[in-house]
Amino acid sequence: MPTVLDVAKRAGVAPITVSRVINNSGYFSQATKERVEAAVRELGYIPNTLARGLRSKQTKTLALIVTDITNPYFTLMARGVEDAAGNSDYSVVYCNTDESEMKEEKYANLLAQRQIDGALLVPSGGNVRTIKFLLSNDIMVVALDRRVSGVEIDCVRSDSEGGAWSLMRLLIDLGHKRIAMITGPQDVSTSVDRVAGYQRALRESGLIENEIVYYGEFNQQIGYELTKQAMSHLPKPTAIFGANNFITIGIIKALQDLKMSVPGDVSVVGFDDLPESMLLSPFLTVAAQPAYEMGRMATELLLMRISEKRNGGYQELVLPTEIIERESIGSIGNGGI
Amino acid sequence: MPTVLDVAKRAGVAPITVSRVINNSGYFSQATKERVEAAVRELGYIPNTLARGLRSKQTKTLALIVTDITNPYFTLMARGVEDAAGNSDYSVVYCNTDESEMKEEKYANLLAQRQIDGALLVPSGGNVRTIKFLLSNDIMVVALDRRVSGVEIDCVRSDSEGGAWSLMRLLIDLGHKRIAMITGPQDVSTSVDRVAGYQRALRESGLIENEIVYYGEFNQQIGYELTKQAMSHLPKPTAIFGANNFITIGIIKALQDLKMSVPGDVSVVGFDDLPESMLLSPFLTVAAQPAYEMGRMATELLLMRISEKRNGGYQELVLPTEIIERESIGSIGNGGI
DNA sequence: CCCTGATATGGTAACGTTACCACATCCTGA
DNA sequence: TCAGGATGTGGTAACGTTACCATATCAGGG
Repeated sequence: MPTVLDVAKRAGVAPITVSRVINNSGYFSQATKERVEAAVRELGYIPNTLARGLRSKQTKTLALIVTDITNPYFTLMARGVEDAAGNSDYSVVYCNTDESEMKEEKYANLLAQRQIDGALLVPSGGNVRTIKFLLSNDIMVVALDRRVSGVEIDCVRSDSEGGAWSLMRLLIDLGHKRIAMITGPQDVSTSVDRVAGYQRALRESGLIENEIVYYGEFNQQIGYELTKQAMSHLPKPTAIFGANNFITIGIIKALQDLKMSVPGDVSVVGFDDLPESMLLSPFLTVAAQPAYEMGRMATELLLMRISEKRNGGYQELVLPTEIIERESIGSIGNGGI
Repeated sequence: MPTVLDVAKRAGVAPITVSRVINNSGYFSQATKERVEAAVRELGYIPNTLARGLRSKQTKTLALIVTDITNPYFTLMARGVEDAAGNSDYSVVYCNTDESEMKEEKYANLLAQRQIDGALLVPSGGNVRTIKFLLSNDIMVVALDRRVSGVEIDCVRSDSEGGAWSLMRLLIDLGHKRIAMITGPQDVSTSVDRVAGYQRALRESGLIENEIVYYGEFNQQIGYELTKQAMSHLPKPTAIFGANNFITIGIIKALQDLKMSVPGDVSVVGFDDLPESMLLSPFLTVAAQPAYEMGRMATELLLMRISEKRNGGYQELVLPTEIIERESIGSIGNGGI
């Protein structure tokens, strides 16, 4: 492997001059530039990022820490992150926490060892330790998808409260009065905010005494189990609201197993849309979050922080959700129970 | 940030001894070990991977280069890679080539700069340049999902030929005689192998003169367009075979738009299953590839190569596909055209 | 004609770690 | 008793790059 030294010899200049040409920093003449570039080409020289990072304290690496990249919502977000990072010659390391704070901390440690420049974090639970740890190791952090309290950092998320409220308005306008909500953990902001939107809509319509909220996890199995539970109490709800894509699919599967038709017997709404490319026949009424855009914007925010080395003046970007009405909801009376 | 030197001073030993304890290499007494570990804890020392890599020529980093992480097949594969890599304290950098050889080469360059130890590559097209480049930069490479010719490397893929043949057997046994196939580019091995399986089944049943193959891209739009094209010729095919998940969804959408029922008017089979967690009602008959397992095995193979620094003795692991029969196929005569 | 600042280039050291070699001690077996 | 291996520790240098400071030339203004 050739090094700057080899290039320097070949071009008849000092190593530092090679460095200047490669990084386009400082002064050098057009003639030297050409000679250096020729030498680089001829030797097939490739700069060593490790040495560069060791000396200059910049690794041009970001981390994306999500709960599960397998969720299409996060996959799309990841694509947004990677595209934005790639535009600035940054690489992205991906980490899956599976909502475990232990894994989150393990990864944070690994990333600190790698001297990454910044992290995009979907915080699992109310854990602020990881964020503080990263910050104390000079790693800039932007919270993604979820709010955090107890630390000052930038945050990019979507309007969970508003999206939930809009979905509820649809159901209430169709005459639904008993609407169950199945959501994730109580210590995750998206879960809390969506419940808040649910409650506001109920309150505004004088239905707050009908509140039925089940807290669980953001996965299909919990959606399935809690739906069966919700449907075992009388009077049965006439509509169910799933707080994310996986929960909502669990709801649908449970209703199928219970031989209840959607929307004939029960209407269903949910958060998160599935990519058009994966669906045979789009069916669910959802509040879709702009996942790609969120990833892209968060990355740009992070890169700006890194390049400006600035603390303070933290921003919170809240993107609107898009309500997509499809066949999974119907007016009450079509077979309410 | 404390360094080995700080730890060494505090523990009253030489830096090299600290290194030995941390890496559990060479000899050291139990007493020194304890003193060093205490110092590490007290100072919150975190080893610097850059310096380590610079000196030891090992970065404990792998790259996963796929065409598009947004495809659930690759997402699941990525999860397998990350889990296997994490077990050995390796990090994974993800890259999306979008089937572009230019992007592939750009990433290869970036990865060489980063001195990564190995790469898992889904080669786009028949491009061997990237692989040779990586190898020449001491980066071990394992081909994933697709065969390559022209270079000797390990390869982990699934049995495309066999899976395609099995799907065809299902259709032929149901009486189908005019079966169209819509597949990806001609220079991608999965595309070629699936066509080979398709052809073998036709040949074995004396139907080879009915061969109808459309080459395109592995995406939904192409699946959609080519289906319309296939259906505009008489006699119309009674069944269509999509060579990957996106193509197959495009097929279904086109048939919906043509007001043709599946499987009433046309039977449909495809490659790749969609994760159960994303589907409301599984419907397609498919050859499912063990994506997670492929990612896991390929990573373990790669890690073994890296640790043994061995060249030669290359392996090709071909995992079987699983045929999952669902409602998208029916016997001919139920409404054939 | 000299001073000043822009332009152009180089020397030296340092980033934090580990490879390599050297040395000292202790134990084992001949 | 001593050779020779196992055990334990340290010194020095090197990995490849860039930060920092120094030096040199040249144009233009006073």
